[in-house]
Amino acid sequence: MVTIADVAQKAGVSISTVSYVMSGKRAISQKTRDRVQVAIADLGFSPHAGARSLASRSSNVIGLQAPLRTGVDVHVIMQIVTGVVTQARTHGYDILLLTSEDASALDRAARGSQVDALLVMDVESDDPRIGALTDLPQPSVLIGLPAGADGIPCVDFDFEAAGKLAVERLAAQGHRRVALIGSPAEVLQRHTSYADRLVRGFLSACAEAGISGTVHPCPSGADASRIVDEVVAADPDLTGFLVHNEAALPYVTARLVAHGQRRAQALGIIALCPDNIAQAVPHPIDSIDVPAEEIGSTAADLLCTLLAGGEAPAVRLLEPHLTVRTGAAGVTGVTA
Amino acid sequence: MVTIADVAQKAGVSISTVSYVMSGKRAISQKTRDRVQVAIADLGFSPHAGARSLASRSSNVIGLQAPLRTGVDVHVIMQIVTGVVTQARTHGYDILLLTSEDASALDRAARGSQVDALLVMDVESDDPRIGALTDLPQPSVLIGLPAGADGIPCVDFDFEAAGKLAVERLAAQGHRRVALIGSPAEVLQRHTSYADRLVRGFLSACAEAGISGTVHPCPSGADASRIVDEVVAADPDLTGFLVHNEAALPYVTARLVAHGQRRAQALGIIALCPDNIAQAVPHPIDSIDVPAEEIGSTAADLLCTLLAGGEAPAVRLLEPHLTVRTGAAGVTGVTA
DNA sequence: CTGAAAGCGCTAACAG
DNA sequence: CTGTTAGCGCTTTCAG
Repeated sequence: MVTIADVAQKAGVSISTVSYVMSGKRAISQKTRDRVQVAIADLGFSPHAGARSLASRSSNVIGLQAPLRTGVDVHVIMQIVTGVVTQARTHGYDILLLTSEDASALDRAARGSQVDALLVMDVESDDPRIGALTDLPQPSVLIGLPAGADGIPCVDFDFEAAGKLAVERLAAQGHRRVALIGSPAEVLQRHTSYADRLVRGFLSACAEAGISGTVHPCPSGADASRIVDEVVAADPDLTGFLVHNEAALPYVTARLVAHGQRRAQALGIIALCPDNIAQAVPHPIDSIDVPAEEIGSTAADLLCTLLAGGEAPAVRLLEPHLTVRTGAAGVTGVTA
Repeated sequence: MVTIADVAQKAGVSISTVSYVMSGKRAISQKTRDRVQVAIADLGFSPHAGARSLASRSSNVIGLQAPLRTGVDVHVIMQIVTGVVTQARTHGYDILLLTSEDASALDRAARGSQVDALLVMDVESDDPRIGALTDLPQPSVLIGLPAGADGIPCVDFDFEAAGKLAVERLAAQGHRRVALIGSPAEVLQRHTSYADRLVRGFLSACAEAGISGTVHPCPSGADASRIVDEVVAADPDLTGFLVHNEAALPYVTARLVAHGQRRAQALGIIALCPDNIAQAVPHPIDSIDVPAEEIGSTAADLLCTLLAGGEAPAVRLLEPHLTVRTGAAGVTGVTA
């Protein structure tokens, strides 16, 4: 293994000079710097991460807790993770991946100084991990917006505003009875932050617009078709739909379009998911993009700002935007 | 921060005794051990990872390169990662997540002693990263089976055998012209290991069975329907299909069933993907499970064996199994 | 069975 | 602008 001492010797300087060339923390003459850099390159030196973290009291690693639970939208998780990793690297941080759901994993990584900071995904409205995080010396950021974040900065897509936006669009199209075809029951039952907020935005906007709104958990896969049948059977006057379940989306839209055709009804369907997923559906439907990668990169940026001693907003919500792919009346069942 | 010295003082023993209690590397009297453990618990001590890695010359971290490229099956990636992380933890290893595709990321992590070993996913048949890996002092394992692994152990699902198995089933059902509806074109173009091997197994088995076999790249999402139409139009006598593209699967099966119905033909359809994906499709179809989580856990196990000084097989392939959900004739178009 | 002490490779004062 | 050196917290000889 090649050490900083090897580099120093080869370059004919002291080891502190090598260290300062690498960190840029003090002025070095051009000549010396060049010689050191040549030596580093020649020897293929990279500093020992452990030694560095011991001496500098920072590891340049961020812990990312990404629980891979049932019912979550795997594309969204994946894109968030990509955003985090990519953005963190631009700030010189690597990512330690924690997948166990419990707070002890966070504790272990933090207490052992393995990480300089923590990023926690898939937060629930009342999440037990928040207490653990506030007890730690390292800063942290949540992806989600729990009830009591307790001073921990939160980053997420504004699902509440997305719910409102969808209802406003559907109401403007003339729909008076609308339904939210949402996440699987497990996700709603554990009060996953985003699911809760979407429901809240959806229902309050319905109340405000004076229209009827109902919420229906929906399993992923083909079982979604059955749910659609049940929902439509229970209330045949439903004409507006907000679908927030990427794995169920193809089945839900296909079934809804079929129902619309049968009744010669113009349906309003809005998908809430990453744009590429919405576009992969055969029928053109309106959609609200979930900018998953941007959520991840924003969270990573915020955490790096914190690590650099900067200030962070308590809450940072990414604004929803509607992409219209259908006419004013929505998906016209008869012509689809 | 609480250090090993704090623990030693509190327990009234020397630092080395505390260290040996933790590592179990030498005999300690029950009395002493108890006192030390109480002190550790009371103080909430966890050893500094950097200090530990500096002194012990090992970090207890495995680097996992999981490139999140376009066209990959995101469920499969996710499940492999889950398997790796979970299994590695049971051996006391954490996972550093690398997502950049290039060899330099591997180099950086390894040269800096950030990781004790490397696990590389999404390997291509002739992958430039293999050279980088063989130059490193740390052991590594590939998930995939490239042409020249150059002594690096490989773990994967046996896609070649899966291709054979599918063809044998279709041939046994009486199908004489079969098609592989495969990964997106990008994946095939970069000669991703698994895609190459599947094609090889599929075509050679067709030759052996004396039946006609063709391979068709397939985009994810609804565009898959168009591909199916083209494939069927180009060869109306096709009756057997192997589908290896989870994101396209619902569209492909729906379209194939529709074609089958129109012609009152009995089609053979076999899906190659994780079982839960195959089951989420409305029509019951035969399937060959891709045991993604097991691929990950097997690879992690193998790497940990290597790290423990054990021997590893050069290649470890997980055997395919067919799950039959249709009758001998396959999906009966007319009754579906 | 336990202690003392020599590093592991690096950073960051301190000294010039 | 550069060098010397005291730790950072732990593991592991070497001694007893």
